[in-house]
Amino acid sequence: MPKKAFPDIIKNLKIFRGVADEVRDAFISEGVLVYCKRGDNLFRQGDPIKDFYIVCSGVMQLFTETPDGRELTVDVATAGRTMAKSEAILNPLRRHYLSAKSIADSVVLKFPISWLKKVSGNPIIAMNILVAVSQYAHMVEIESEHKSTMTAAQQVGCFLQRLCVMHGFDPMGFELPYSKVLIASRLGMEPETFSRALAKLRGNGIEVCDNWVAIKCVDTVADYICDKCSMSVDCPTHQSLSEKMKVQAD
Amino acid sequence: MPKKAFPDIIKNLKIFRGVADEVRDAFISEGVLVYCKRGDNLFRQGDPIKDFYIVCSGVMQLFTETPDGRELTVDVATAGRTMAKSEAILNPLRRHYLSAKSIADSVVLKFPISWLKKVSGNPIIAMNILVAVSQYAHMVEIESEHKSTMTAAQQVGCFLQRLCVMHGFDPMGFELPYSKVLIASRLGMEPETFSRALAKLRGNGIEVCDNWVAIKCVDTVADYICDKCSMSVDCPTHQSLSEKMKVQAD
DNA sequence: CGACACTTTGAAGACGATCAACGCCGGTGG
DNA sequence: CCACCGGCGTTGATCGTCTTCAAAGTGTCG
Repeated sequence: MPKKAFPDIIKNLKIFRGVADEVRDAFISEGVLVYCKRGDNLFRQGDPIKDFYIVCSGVMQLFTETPDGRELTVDVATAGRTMAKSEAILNPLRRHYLSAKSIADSVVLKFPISWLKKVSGNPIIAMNILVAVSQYAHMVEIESEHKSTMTAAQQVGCFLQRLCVMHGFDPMGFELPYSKVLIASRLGMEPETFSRALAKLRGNGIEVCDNWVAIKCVDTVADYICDKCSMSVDCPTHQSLSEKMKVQAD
Repeated sequence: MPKKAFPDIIKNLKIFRGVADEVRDAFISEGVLVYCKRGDNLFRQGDPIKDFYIVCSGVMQLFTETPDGRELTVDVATAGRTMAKSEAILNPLRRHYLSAKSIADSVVLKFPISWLKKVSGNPIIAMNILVAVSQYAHMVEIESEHKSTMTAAQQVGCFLQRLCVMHGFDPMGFELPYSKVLIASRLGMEPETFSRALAKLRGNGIEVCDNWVAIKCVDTVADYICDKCSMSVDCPTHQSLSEKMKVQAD
């Protein structure tokens, strides 16, 4: 793979933060590009763990299946997301506990887990991975908290804010990056509940029309949503959003 | 602190697995013993993160508070549990996002975060910490899944199994290690719901009478609970419990 | 003995899941 | 070109589960 082919989204990955460009590029160049058509399964729950992945483009659904046939979306991975990181760390000789399905045509970089072992020999990268896993754990914790303390509408509102910040969208108006059914599933709710939740957000600072979302007023949103969250004003998403909208107002 | 004072529960900590005894003991000896009375707060959400902790005895409640006054138990830490590990890793210069309160009189080992930095310079310990954080992240993910797919009774049943394995109790009969309100809070449900859930477990393989619990039949429990979980038969708790009860039956 | 936390039970209410129906759209095939 | 289909998205009605409120019994500790 030629060096110039690395998109910025890969070069700026958090796990390479603070690492010299040459070292980073040498590591990345060991990856193999995989092209997934819509509907393809990259790996399935129960498969032996052989590789570690980074999404270059497209949308991947990470989900689990229960014996009684339920499908549960754990996360949606877009460009720049790593996949199977903690699985590979946790059980290098075991099996995936998640399945990964391509929702849109996607491109994925694939690395053998021996690569992950080698890369984490670099103390900076090892620390970056540890931080990334810790952050992920905290996010899951917070979302779990939300399930106990927030209504569906509040959870959706929180998620829309994160979506906006995570993808660098303009808060005053952006398009949903993937379908509403998928978002609903990601949030562990039914599409009907999600649809009704969007209606409730009108008048609470967030306007939604078809796939277009606008975060009208961060303060109204904070009253309606962030007051119910233990992170509240310390939430990096909320802070980032507030700053962004203050700059726009100037 | 004299060496002979280290209880086994500290010596056998997962983060020291594979580390030479002398190295481990040298590290541990830098800890300071803290005695917490029932009701004491070891640290509070928002406090600057200065230390990392290991519980030696007693029960600590780890919880968050929301601006609108709700208290949510994130976890209950008993002997051998580390506290503020990922917080210290994540934001060495930031603030606790959890509070820790002593539920029973407790003894805690305290280490400055500089210690954690030093210790994680040891590659074996660094990897152990990474594995521990990954495992924790996975557990939180699974519990989050349970909130979406399981009834209160099923969640309680799953938790009782984990309690039994985690503490090395006899499945055929053990005492709850802390109060029912605390367990309920830990599971994100109301005490009333918890109480009613226990009633439903009768006839599904788990008997509860006051604080006494007996896991009568793992297969019945598996049908009632584990079939609804994506881990199912791969669940380490379920496997460990099955094994234990098979040995007893012989 | 009285205060208080814990636990259980009953009854009412709120919320989300489920079932059903419909409009919409893009793709397929006759 | 149109008919048909399947997936998506919305809305209404109903149902089950958990929360909430209320009340009472239990136990512990000062």
